[in-house]
Amino acid sequence: MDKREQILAATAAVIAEYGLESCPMAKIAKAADVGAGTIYRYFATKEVLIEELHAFLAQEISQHCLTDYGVKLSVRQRFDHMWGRFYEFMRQNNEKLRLLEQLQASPALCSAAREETLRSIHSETLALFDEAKSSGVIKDLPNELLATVTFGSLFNIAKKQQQCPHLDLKPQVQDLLDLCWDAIAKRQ
Amino acid sequence: MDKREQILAATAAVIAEYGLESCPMAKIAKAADVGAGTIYRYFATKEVLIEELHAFLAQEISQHCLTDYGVKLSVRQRFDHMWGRFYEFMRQNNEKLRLLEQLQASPALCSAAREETLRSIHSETLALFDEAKSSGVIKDLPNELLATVTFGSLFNIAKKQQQCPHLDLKPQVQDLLDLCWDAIAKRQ
DNA sequence: CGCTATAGAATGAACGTTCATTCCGCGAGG
DNA sequence: CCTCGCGGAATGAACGTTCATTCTATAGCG
Repeated sequence: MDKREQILAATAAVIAEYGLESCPMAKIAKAADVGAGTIYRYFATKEVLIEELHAFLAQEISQHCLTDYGVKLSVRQRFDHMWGRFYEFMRQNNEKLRLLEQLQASPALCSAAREETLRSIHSETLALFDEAKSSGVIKDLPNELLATVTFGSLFNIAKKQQQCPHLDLKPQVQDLLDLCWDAIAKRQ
Repeated sequence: MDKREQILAATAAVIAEYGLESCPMAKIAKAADVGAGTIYRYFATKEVLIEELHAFLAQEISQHCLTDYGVKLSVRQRFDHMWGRFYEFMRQNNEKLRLLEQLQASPALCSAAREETLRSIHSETLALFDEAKSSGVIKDLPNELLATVTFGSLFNIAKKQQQCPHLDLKPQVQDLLDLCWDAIAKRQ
């Protein structure tokens, strides 16, 4: 069994449950079923461990969102594909949702790293918006802004659903994608 | 001078700068220009201190957003008023933006407390959405969902602007409010 | 045997909290 | 007007705990 991944998985679990504020190495070691010292054979410091976990998670999410992503689809179809996959992923992986929230909020992770977070999905989105703008279907506002709205909306909804299950919000995914699209689309 | 508020302000500053992960009482005491023991004359434990800070911040934001909020205005005008004030507040108070982010993300704060966070602005928004729905101008989706999209969009944009000042995003506030409104409004 | 990988005890720094002490403002007594 | 004595507020050194990291003894393998 790959100890390295075992440790990364345990770190993810502990951070998701207790937050970055209280994820001692001892707890991580126990969760990984590994000696405390062993962690240091794979990661130089706790900081490095967390940075690598961040990179790992970002890679996983990006890859998932871009699976079966075809340029042959229409702009709107590609938008729905990528962001629908993003939302569904967050809904089905509560642990990773909480983990991403923790990592995004941490001032420890340098902002450079955070911008890299979802780089491939991010750059794909920017390209998509450029294309959409050239055919005049979305608003003429900075791409970064439109992307932030899309990401922020879907991420926050997934978070809300997880934090307040009693509210029993069970929207159709398509309704959510329509929300986001309507936000950025030009009104005729 | 009110020591209690002095301590709360110092706590806010330290958390905003270093995050919840590293805000030792010693650092807070130094920032408040107060002995470490003094803090315990006003707050039983660190946990209580942070909870009270949370309540204080929530109160401040809610109050700011609802200033001059008049029921005489149209639905759209009230929407713009409340959420415009919210966005401007976040833009002008970077420290409080970061503080809110930290507090929102903390698993330490019980979810009950977090739901109470912006209760008055929240309940006002829900009422507004009910009114808007009855005249058929916004989508027939759960109010909580529409509120989450609005909050999430504006909060994330303000965060992004603060984190990435080099992107030089300087949108008109009205454009952002239009984004949010278009998301939740029914398309004719 | 050596060599690597491992577990977990050992270590010292840093933490939240406590407590004996100091400080300060003020009313009483001279 | 000064001085003393008092009580609550404030202090920061000290305490026990917990943390990240290092060290050491050992097990497995060629």
